[in-house]
Amino acid sequence: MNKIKFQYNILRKKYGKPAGQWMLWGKRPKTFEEKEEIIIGAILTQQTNWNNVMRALENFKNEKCLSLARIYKLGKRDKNKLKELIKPSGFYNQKTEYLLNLVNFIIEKYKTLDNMEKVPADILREELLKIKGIGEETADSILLYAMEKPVFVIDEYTRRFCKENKITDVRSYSYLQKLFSDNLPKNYKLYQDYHALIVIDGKNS
DNA sequence: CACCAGGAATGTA
DNA sequence: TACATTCATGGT
Repeated sequence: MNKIKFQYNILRKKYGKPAGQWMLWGKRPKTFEEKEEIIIGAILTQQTNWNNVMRALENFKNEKCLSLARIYKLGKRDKNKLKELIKPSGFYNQKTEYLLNLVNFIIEKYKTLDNMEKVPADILREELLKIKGIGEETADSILLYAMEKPVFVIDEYTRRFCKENKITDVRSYSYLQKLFSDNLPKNYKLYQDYHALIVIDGKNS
């Protein structure tokens, strides 16, 4: 039994199934609308408290704009309106540009999420990383939670988790991602649950 | 009042 | 490759 699997079992005994306990992201299965909300949230949550992200997402809901197609149109018509919706989540000038970079790419290249999901994960990852505003964590969060691809997400919680549980002190994204991938079956549900449990555990302490 | 939250881009060495 | 700075709101 390797350390990665061992720690997963510990977390499972401690918290049970994470699905439903961790906002939308831990929930399975997800509706089409929820997948789009996760993609939007992936940008808004960059270096930001989830509470503030919720405020912004509420603004989108109230304006009937919580969808990629609506944001695409609003970006063309009234970018300042979009900024106002994003404002409570902070860094709103940047996030407006970043969100539009992402949404424009998806709509113009794939039209729908459904089309995009058919493309292999490694290709999509390369494409996402070319977009200004999308780094490794955001790209992988989208791939894992919205597109349901078996791609392990690394974040600060994961790094702290590895350090505290004597797995490794290395902080490199690619090293840690390979470490988890090599020691777990390639299963997106497992990846979602594990990462969600790491975050739940991190918030808990 | 100070600190920080599920990052990423940019600049420096 | 590694580290510092910038972006901004709302909670504690």
